Amino acid sequence: MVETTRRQAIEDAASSLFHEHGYSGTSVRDIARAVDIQGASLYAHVTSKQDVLWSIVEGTADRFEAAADAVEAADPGSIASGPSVYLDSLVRAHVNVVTDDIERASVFVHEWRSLDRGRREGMARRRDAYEARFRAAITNGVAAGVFAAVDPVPTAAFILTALNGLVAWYRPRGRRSAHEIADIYAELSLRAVAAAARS
Amino acid sequence: MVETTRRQAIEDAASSLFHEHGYSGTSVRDIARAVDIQGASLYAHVTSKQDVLWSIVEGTADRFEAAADAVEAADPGSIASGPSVYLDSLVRAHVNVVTDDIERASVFVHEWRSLDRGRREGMARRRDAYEARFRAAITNGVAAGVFAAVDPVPTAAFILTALNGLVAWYRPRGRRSAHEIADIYAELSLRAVAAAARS
DNA sequence: CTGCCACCCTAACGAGCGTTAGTTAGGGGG
DNA sequence: CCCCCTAACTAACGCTCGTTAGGGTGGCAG
Repeated sequence: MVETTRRQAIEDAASSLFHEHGYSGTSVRDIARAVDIQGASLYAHVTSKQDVLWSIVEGTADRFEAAADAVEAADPGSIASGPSVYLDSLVRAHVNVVTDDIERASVFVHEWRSLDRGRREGMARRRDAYEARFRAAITNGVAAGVFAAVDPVPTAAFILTALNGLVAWYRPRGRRSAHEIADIYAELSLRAVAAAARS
Repeated sequence: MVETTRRQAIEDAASSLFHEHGYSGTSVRDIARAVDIQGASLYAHVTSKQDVLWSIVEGTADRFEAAADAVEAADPGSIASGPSVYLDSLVRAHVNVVTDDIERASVFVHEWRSLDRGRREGMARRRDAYEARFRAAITNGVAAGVFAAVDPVPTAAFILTALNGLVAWYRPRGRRSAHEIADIYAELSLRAVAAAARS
């Protein structure tokens, strides 16, 4: 993570601190200290603390959506691949976004509640639309008979919260690589919905 | 949740506020207002804000452990029931504790990071020991051949974070009852590790 | 050389923080 | 009747919060 602009360095530092201490547990002066600056000097680069949170959350939401868009674009309607491969791809895409930048992903998952009213509501809608992609993938698989007869709503919630749970324990230099985790999590997710044992 | 003592009412109010705004997002005066009292008057019942958090977190940890102890006590070493029923029971026990009091469960899951150093470290050990029960259940199932050859470490993390994810979306008066959710989550968890399709 | 621009500084604002101290009102037991 | 207990109050402490205002410095473009 080589910073080019000051603004980027600030967001990186804020992501790290928000990840560790939460939004309200982090002061503007904490963020400033992390980039070797006086608290008040931050306001030359940023209009408010809330604005920093918003940048991080929105940017991460964009990355999740872009990753899922790419999955959809690679095989529209999952005609060619079928529901299993499609859900597999969705899960891997999500895991990759999380492991690619856990700090920002963690802020996205936990601190969106600290957004002010309007932004929080908008983000809630985007999160629901994103989750709906998982629900649809499950619904298709059930209809095609390759998934068991599960209720897509709690099932999608189960899988997505498991994936998001990565932010609580994944560490970049941990025992398992991001790639291995994607494999494992995709397999667990798939098996959770599969109608029968896989070869 | 009928309160008998003032102290209990304070912890209930704090659980609700910590659940909604987080520990550092909630002020002592916020808690006091919720029980119709002046901020300073809280200190007649409580030694510090941190002390309130500790009571909530510790009490909830106790309840999780007691529920798992009961599962273990009902069938020591899961001799009679076998690994599938044992893991099923562990999952249901966990879900029941969560749905029985989401606010406290949510505080336990999210706000233990706000504990001061010593208590946080102790709680981290307890959490790991608790998670080890799930790892052991999975290991036994793999050894017995009734579970697929999964790595118990990320698999237990996957399942437990999925169960804890309930605090993000479960609402007592929601579409599905706590009982239904326990059924669904137990089935998803079991299928995620099962070696073959179930009848 | 001049002017601008990015960058950072110090000082200060009013509000709110967790917490302590000292006090008051009401009720039950000796 | 007095005493003490419980439960609440008001006032204030020192500190930190997010944020604003205004000033200074150094380098690059004209």
